[in-house]
Amino acid sequence: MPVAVSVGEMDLRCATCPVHHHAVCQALGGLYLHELAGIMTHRHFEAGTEIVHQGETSNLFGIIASGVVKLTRLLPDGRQHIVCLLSETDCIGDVFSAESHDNAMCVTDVELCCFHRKQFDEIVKSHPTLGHHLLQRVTVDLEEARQWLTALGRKKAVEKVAMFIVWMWNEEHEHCLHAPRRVNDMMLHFPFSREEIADFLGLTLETVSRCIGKLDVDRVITLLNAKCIEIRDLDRLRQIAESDI
Amino acid sequence: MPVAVSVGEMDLRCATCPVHHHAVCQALGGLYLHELAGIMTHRHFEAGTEIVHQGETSNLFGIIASGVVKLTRLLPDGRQHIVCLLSETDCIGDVFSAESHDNAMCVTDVELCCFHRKQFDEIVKSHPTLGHHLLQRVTVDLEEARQWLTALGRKKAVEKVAMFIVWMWNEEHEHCLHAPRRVNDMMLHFPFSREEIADFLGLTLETVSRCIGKLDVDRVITLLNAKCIEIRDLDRLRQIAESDI
DNA sequence: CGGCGAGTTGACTAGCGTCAAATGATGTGG
DNA sequence: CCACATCATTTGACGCTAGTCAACTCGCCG
Repeated sequence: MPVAVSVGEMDLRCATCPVHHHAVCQALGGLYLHELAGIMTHRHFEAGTEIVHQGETSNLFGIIASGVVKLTRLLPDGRQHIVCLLSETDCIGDVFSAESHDNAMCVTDVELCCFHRKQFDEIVKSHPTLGHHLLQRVTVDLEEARQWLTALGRKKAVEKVAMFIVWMWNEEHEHCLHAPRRVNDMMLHFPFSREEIADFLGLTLETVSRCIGKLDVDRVITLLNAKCIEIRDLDRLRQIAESDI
Repeated sequence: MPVAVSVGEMDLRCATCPVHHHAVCQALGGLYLHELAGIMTHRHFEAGTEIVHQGETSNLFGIIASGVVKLTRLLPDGRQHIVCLLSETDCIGDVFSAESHDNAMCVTDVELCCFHRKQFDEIVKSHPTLGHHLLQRVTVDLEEARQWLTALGRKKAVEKVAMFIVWMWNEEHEHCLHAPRRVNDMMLHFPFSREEIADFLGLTLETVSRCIGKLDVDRVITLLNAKCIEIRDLDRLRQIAESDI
């Protein structure tokens, strides 16, 4: 449901948006941000909600303002896989095709800047810089997908889990949108269940649990509670993640 | 080594190129093709040759005119994975980053249209349509990577192999650059060794061999020789590939 | 306090990897 | 043209990693 705002406010929404300097929309200068704001609607989704359904047509192109979204695929027999985890400044949807390849589900509560696919594409076409930024972002996504491809194809369970923890830690420390946090902060809160981690890494939740347990016993991490760990030895964790002996 | 040609010939190279109507360069009209041809060099690589080395800086941006290229990643302990298989009209290299994430190796002999990364990016920036086409292509690559991600994460060995065969068949029948071939042609010649298929699917060569053997015994395919199969029951092969019971 | 879902732990199993030998394909030199 | 070497592929025997199934614990909330 679109939030009710006055026209004056609407014009400012993109210019005052906390993420716009880091998302693809940074490509548009102040003048053109109005244009974007004009076709944008802000929406809120509760954790667990589905934003887009796999296989259905959807004209949504969204930019995440806050929260975490998982893109999942379901095989006919019920096996599930998470192909991508998205957070603030990431994009949902494909400018080119209306048919969604995957489910988009909210892992946490989500604030989403929503556009109509074609309207957004029009703006992309008329603003090459935006197109260029979009290209850059999809290129990064592709690179990340390939990194996980090698992990799923060739790494052992512990290595995958170590890699996932390192990845989460990097995510936290790259974004730094919220508060400027200390870089030596080794505490890690995460919103994912064991099953979600498993579905992402191509494992079962039991195996994920055992691997986290092993890293805890080996004193690489400390398991504070189910969704909070402290990294005790980041270098070793990285070595394990990289399969570096 | 650049092929020696006269200036007049050079100007025409892109316009007369057999793949240019299907590659990203299709975005450029006749006038601008000269521009592209001006900064392009044609190179030939033998099967087994390395085009780009993982981790090294490379300013190559290439479009494959003919042949098959594999992008591989090597883990510190020697395990290897193929993250992507490329053929005619596909692009090698990343416009944005000079450091290569992966090895690019020739599976067959390869003809490559080579550009300097930055020069190509300049043309992309000045020709939004080209940028748009590039975006479209990277988007497709991303979608394909995610398809393989679910396969590596959640599918069984036979399902992966079936999927690979279906994929090869689709590739053959999509391109159709060479000769317009009969669509009911169920013969499939492929250039990959068992080890390459294994490195792509996250299996071992023995497992790939056994799975192909099983599909042969089950009369879904007929193994004519190591690198040539006939598909006997495409529907069933697709069902197996999709894990559809 | 009891019920519920998430996570952990244990016992057992199956699928795939590992190692090794056999077979087949291809090429080379006498 | 054959003998031989070499490499890719197949096949077999065995072991290990991660999956399966089930019991148990923990934290949370009514």
